[in-house]
Parts: sequence; C-alpha cells; structure tokens
Amino acid sequence: MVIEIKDDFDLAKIADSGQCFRFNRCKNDAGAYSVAAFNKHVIVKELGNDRYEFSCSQEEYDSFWKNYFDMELSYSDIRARIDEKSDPYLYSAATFGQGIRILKQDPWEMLISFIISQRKNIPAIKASIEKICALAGNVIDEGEEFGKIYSFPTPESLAKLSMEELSSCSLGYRDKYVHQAAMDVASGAVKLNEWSELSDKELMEKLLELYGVGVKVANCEILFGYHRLDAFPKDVWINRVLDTRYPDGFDFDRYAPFNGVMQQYLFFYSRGTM
DNA sequence: AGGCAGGTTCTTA
DNA sequence: TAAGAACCTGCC
Repeated sequence: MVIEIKDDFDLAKIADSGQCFRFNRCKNDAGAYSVAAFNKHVIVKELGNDRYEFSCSQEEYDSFWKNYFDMELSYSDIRARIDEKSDPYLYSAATFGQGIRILKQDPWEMLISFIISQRKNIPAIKASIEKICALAGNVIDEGEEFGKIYSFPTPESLAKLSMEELSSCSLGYRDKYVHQAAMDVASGAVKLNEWSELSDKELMEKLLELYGVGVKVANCEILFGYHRLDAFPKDVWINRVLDTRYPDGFDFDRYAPFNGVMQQYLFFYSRGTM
C-alpha cells in the first residue's frame, strides 16, 4: 500500500540514528528499507512527494506500523520549539536531523540490544543481534531480495541458549549480562511490561538493578524501549557535544518533555560533523 | 601493533 | 564515595 506522510519522516536518518539495529537499507533497491520489529517485517520505500510504499496491507499499517513509527506525534512541532537565536547549535542539529522519529520499539528487544551495545560500534552491535536472531528467533519473512528475516528471540528462547551459543554471537564479556537478563525476564522475576506503569524514577531504579545495565543503557531503554521522550542518554558523543557546545549546561527545562528527541538530533549531528 | 569503540563491574583507597 | 583497571572482539 502507498501512504502520504506529511510530517518528518526520513528512512535513511532513522536507520542511521542509532536507536534501532534491525532497520537496514536494501542492497539492491535504493530508497527502500527493511524493518523488522515485534515478529513483523516490512519493506518501506520512498517514492517522492511525501509518498511511501509499505509492503504490507493497509490493515497491518493501521494496526501496527503506524504506531511503531509514532505517526500520531508531530516531530515538526517538536522541532518548532527550538529557537534559532537562543540555541543556534541545537537548531542546526535539528535541521540536519529533520526526519528522525523515535520508534516505538519492544522493551525486551531494546534491553538486550543496548546491553550488547556497550563498547561496541553500530555495525558490531547489528552483527551480534542478527546472529542472536538467526540462532534463537523464528523465520518471520522470506524473499528473494532480503533472504530470511528472523524475529528477535523471546526471553524463553534466548534463556535456553548455552553460554557457548551466546559466545558464538560475538557478545564478548557481555554474554553473561545477556544470559542473566534473559533468565530474569523468562522466569518472571523481571516484568518489563508491568514496569511501564512505574514512575520515571522507579523505572530507572529497577533497570539499574539489572546485571550489565548502567545509567547509559538504562536511559536508552527508557527512551527507546519505553518511549519516554524526555530521557536523555549520555554516551561519548553526547558528552563531547555537551562539553564543547554547552559548557554552561544544556537547557533541559526548556525542552521538557522532549529532551530525548533533542538528544537524537544532537547525537545524529555530532556523528555527522565531529 | 596498539588503541579504541555509543559502558559496566569489580577492586582498591 | 570515587577513581582506576579489566573486560571480549573486531577493525583500523
């Protein structure tokens, strides 16, 4: 089906924004992207004039992908909160990053993904996640162009993997973190879905109790897994920006409750320019 | 060849 | 409570 999208929506920027790891440009089809999430897979292709082709039914778009891409929220309105004169750097970053949206992803998949992300670059993170999916996920789609697409494993199937199998996914020292998290969620000791009811503070405290989860990974989980758009993960890139561009501090009060969106613009801009 | 990559844990004072 | 070292692995 083909749909017209008027608000910010740039597949290339979203794919490269570091929030998702199973969102890839199709090798033999420029402008088309493969997206795997929640046991579903879709190819999205930009047609021009704000039109996009989704390789799914209208019904699946309405019931799933529309929400996944957070289409009810206007990101151009969020960008409009930025005043060029009071913060020219953020304004430039947001202009550069226009088209980025924060996806509504699976808290479980995000937790494991960001545990894996520590001290890894994005290609390495993606490679590990794909190995895990191929090893413990199910085939959810198959096509000549993109081959077999696997779902992200359930907590149960990931918990069943031996440490040897986990190690074969190039997790390095993170293998024990992933194993423990899978055990905790599979056993029911950790109920990620119920945690969505917690306050920001309580949610952070719960996440920090998990083995292998520190402040940065917890904030990524809160922003990308729980879609709480005020969370502001600080990684080396963001810290570099804050140190060099905001020596007197970033104005978090001004952009609440959307500081996480600003973080994405700053992150994307810093990676493209520094 | 040595250092580093979107951090966290463990150890030590 | 805080700083420093160690940690897997792959790629410059």
